[in-house]
Amino acid sequence: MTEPKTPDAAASAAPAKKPSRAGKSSATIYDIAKVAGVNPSTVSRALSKPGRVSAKTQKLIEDAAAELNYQVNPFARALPTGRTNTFGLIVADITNPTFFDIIRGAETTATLRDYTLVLAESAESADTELTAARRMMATVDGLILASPRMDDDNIRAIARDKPVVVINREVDGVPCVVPDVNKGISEAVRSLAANGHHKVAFVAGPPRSWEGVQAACEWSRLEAVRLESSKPTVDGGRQVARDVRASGATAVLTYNDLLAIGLMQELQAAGMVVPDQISIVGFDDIFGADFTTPPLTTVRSPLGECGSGATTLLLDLLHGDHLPGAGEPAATLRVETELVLRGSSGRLLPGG
Amino acid sequence: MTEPKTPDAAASAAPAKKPSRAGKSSATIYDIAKVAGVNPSTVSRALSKPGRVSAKTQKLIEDAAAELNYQVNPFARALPTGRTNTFGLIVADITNPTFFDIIRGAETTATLRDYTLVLAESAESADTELTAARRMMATVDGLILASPRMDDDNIRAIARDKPVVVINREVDGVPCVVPDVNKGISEAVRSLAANGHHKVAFVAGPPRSWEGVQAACEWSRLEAVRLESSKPTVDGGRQVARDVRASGATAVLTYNDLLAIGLMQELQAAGMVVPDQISIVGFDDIFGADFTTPPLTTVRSPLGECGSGATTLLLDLLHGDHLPGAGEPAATLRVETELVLRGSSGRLLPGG
DNA sequence: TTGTAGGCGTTATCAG
DNA sequence: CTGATAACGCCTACAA
Repeated sequence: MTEPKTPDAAASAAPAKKPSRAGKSSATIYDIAKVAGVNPSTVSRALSKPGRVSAKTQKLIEDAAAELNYQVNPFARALPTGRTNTFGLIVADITNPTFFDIIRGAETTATLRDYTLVLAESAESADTELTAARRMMATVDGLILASPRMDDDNIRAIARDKPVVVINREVDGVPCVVPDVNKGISEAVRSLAANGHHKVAFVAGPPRSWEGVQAACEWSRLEAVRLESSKPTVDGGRQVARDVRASGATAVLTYNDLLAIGLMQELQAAGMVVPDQISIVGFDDIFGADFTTPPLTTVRSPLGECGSGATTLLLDLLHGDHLPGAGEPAATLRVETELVLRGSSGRLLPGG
Repeated sequence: MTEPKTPDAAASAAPAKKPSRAGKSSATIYDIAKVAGVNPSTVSRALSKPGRVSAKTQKLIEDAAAELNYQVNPFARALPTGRTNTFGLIVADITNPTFFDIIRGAETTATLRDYTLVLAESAESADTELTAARRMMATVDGLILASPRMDDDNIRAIARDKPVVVINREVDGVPCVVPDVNKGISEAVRSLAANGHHKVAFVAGPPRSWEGVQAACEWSRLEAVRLESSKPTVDGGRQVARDVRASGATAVLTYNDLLAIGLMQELQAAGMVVPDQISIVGFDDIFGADFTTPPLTTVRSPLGECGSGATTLLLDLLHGDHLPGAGEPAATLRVETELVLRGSSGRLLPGG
């Protein structure tokens, strides 16, 4: 839509510089050395290790740097050191809201620690993912893989070259950040039991904590049945609606919120009333989970924490010069989940 | 997907390689020059310019490169050329679904053209945005600003140093990609008029095409009133519900889908029936716009196209396909919008 | 504490 | 067409 035109439109003028030359871009340590009357190497020291230079010289240099509006050239720095101050984040699907918070958490934490985030998407393909990972290897100090699709061996192979942190999956020998589903699931199951349900269905996407559901149901004396969905998407949820009805369950737990939403839509379209006739509980608490009517009850998974946690882990690995690979067991960080009770679950009505 | 001759096979024979500090060091053009029996500079030529070397030598070099699993070092390359093959994308809010598709469109197009995307978020703050932009300037060949918050002058200043493309806002002198709202809006208004509405409210966020709405309403003989929302969010939508009711309008157009969703929630909570008593039309068709009940009618804005279009524009600028001459007005690319008719708009019921 | 010199991997400029 | 050789901007022993 039309933005208000600024009055000084005519003043705009100068077009972007031709990319052919690096040009007069920014000052170098040589320029600032000249201004400060010292040697370039001294400037280098002053600007990286704030201890190896006299206070007087330090100030001199810092002033000159400020004067010239100096900024390090990350590429020049990367060449001798190999450190790029950059890390890569590869997600399976950028438009899947599950990853939004992960991305944000990672980006925020990275920026805070003066790192740059480069993002790539695997489009749910293991091949694409591997390609992206290989591409990145050259330019990043470390890699975060969110819900990776490639197999464990490939991940470990990559982790042998550069520090890697995996989100949302456990890979032996590689540090991982995974939500601990048990707390949230048992809360969900308890809530359902308290509302008079006797049989719950669990719609699984890729394998996930069926055991947890079973255990929780057993504890609460509920019958549990397991259903499969082809895809962890809204569409997948719609498709599984038949199976859900056939199962005779009065409550459903799904692998993720997208499934739950699709399922709810389909069930409602078929005339069922949620939660009077059937309760639905999702997983993740993605953005938009409360757009539905009724809003979705879901097991919240702190995705943002996963993102920032993974980044912190990675940065610590980098900073601690902790070489990956042999020996030590890779730490896996567990973040807690919890039930978010909204309208899509509740007491079964007598007629149901 | 079997990798042809992985270096691991050979490497596993002698795994005792000294772990150089930067991790695994890949082959350089010197290595491949040695293998191919030519000069490093010839290798460089062969690998960048396809024409400047004899076919025989070319093949020799390419074979050696494949053998050694060579990959250019982007940092070494960036030093003499200034080209980083990277561009930055700054968005106002990563968790705002408006940007998801933009990000994906940009990422996809960039990867296709062998560019790397680095992402930053401004958290809706002009200052943060400016900081992020400055940071990026050092490392990218160009910048995409999606719904920037900083003022035009700052944007133009940045655009003076590196190619910049702006999405979702028009800045004089800078190439922009903006949705052309008129088609979608007039479709929406016509649809409302056809359904018997007489008075529509427009909830504006940041200034956006009130004129378009006015014109379309005039055309369809509808009364139009303009309302303001403090924030373009779900919450903002809730807060504006009062004003909407007070306005006496029977249909509402909102600046974006988030507003529409919040508004609908609040209206429904107050007992109003959508669309029987009031029609709601959003803008953008974000992910999740169809999660609501009824699903949201909205003016679809091809966000993905905006992202890829902006990227293409930027890449073309970079490649000098079209260097903006001093006098030339910066091109602004308009992408069409269209009405997506869903359940939240429709005929007013007699009792309404 | 500070200066000197060499190198990181590529590209670009000259000669040959 | 190809081979030397000098940048590119910064870091880091090694001296002074």
